[in-house]
Amino acid sequence: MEKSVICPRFEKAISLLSQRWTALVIYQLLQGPQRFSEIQTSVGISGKVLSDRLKDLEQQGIINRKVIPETPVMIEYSLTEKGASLEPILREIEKWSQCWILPENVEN
Amino acid sequence: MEKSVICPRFEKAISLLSQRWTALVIYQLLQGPQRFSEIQTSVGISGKVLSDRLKDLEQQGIINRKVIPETPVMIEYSLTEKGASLEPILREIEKWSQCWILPENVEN
DNA sequence: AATAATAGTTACTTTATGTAAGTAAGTGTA
DNA sequence: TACACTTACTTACATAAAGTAACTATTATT
Repeated sequence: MEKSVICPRFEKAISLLSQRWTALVIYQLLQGPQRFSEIQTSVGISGKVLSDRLKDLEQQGIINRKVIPETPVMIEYSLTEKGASLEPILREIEKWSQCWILPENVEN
Repeated sequence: MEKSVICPRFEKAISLLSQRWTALVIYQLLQGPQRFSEIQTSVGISGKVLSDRLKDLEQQGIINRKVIPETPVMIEYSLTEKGASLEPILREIEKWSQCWILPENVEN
């Protein structure tokens, strides 16, 4: 299986957003710049995978990585313009989830 | 890593949409009811994974499965109301991809 | 020197996905 | 009757991605 008929730009966007954790990380950063450990605990992701995702997202121009040379060193991640432009998508997902996901169907 | 602080309904919606292939399958069905093999070739997904996804989506009330007892038997998949209500999300992704994904960055 | 804190990385296990071949049911063909 | 054909899957096996827990580097404090 390989060649699809769907627009490759759309497919690219989908493959970005359907990487596990990616949308949640971006959603979290919509609240403002955050450090590694903050994202990790608020999203509930392992350090290893978060590290991978942040590298990917930085490389794709969706987030910025800023080193704050205090002690201990802190790294602040924030959305770029491209990253912030994903907000409408995430808001639509938020809206949809409020309408269509019943609380009793949410597994914990 | 486990407990996140993000709304569980939103998380559920994200976990649905970030299953690999799921969004593309739904996007494809926005064009109207389609058979297994049509989805398979238009999305470019293996039969095995498509089969898994369709079962999941049916169970979550997002698609309908209709057996057409011709010969050979055909199965028609279509979106339910819940499934169709995902359209605004996919249209936002489509819009975003047109603005922010450069054609030269689309790998083939 | 030992301890602490942040942001990772590494080694290893488990889960998800890909690939290719195989199955079931119904029809048509030799 | 036997065999091939079509659709919609399933199965067995291989590879890739994610989870877990322990470990590292850096700088500072006790």
